[in-house]
Amino acid sequence: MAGQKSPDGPRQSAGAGTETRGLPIREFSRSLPMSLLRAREAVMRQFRPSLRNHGLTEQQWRILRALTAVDSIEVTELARVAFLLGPSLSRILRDLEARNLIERRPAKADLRRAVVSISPRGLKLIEAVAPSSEAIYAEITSRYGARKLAELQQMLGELERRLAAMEIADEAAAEPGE
Amino acid sequence: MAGQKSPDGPRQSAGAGTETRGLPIREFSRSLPMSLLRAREAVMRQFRPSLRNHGLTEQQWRILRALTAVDSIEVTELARVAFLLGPSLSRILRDLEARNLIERRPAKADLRRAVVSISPRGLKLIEAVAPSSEAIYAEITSRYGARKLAELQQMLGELERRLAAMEIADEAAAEPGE
DNA sequence: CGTTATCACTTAACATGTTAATCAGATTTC
DNA sequence: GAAATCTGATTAACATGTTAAGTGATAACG
Repeated sequence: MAGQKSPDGPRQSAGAGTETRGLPIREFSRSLPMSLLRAREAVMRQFRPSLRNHGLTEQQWRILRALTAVDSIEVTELARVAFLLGPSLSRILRDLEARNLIERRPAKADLRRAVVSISPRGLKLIEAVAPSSEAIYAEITSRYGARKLAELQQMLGELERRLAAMEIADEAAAEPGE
Repeated sequence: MAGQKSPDGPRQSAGAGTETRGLPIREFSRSLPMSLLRAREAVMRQFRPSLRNHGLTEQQWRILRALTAVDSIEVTELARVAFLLGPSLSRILRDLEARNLIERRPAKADLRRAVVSISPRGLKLIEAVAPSSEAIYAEITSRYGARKLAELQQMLGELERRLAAMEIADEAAAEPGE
């Protein structure tokens, strides 16, 4: 529903049933957060159907995908790599374990920590999904241009780094004595 | 997700408690969806505390912000502008109405449609949040560079447009007879 | 002009995002 | 070495994302 209907010809009035007040609605819809949100949604919209056909959500896929790169990994590290918050990860790991797609066991040296690894069944699932997933990624790269895509990711990484610096400044201002 | 194969610096170890298997974990964490997700999260992390201080979530803010640009707007149009799915919007409008931040009434010509507008109370809230919000945005712009930011948004918009074209191709292939 | 299809939401159901609280295992402190 | 503290993981509670089903109103059709 929130999607794009028409490839947006320049629309004068904001739409049917909309009475304008004076401020342009464009200014808001062109904000950086909105640009990032829409771009990401446009990308994920390509992958979701394929993942869904295999009974996986985007986040479940992220986790299994991350697990294929390692023999085993601690939960905290996995959260960092898959970019998920602890509570989300906890729930998803519970479900993936119930589906026998992953295995989990406590760490020997520290019983608080849990070590996770992908199961043969999970590996098989990943191998079933990967081809279509990579085909989609290749198509995106082709349509947008490999060079341009690399440049975009460079710029996104740079944005991330600059903003990380901002947060440090915040904390320093908030807690000058720590 | 299906990554690109940048022949990058090989990673020694993926981190504490992580046993590597062979595939670099980097390849996955540098996928386009992850880049977009992390960049957006880095941006929103700056805004959330301020919004939270005023009792607003990111989506509630998006809606109120969009409403300040118009006298009134139909729900479907609002969903498009604020980039929210129908069900999410329904819930949020119900809550915002209960808090007297918006007003809603049926459209005269078509009783299915609902017309939404911001209330004086909502307007007051927006005016209270806007300064800090704009200050943050200005700081981001300054840190990243106004020119570079504009370029980034240009590239994001281009990506969006290219992917929209992809979806049309999908639909044509799936339903050739409709 | 009644039947059917379509439309604009709204609800429902499940998965995740987000923050706070909890809880058991490890560290530190005295 | 027991109490206080800290830490990794989970649970709780609420808000949103996502898809499917439901509801009432309108439009299309015969």
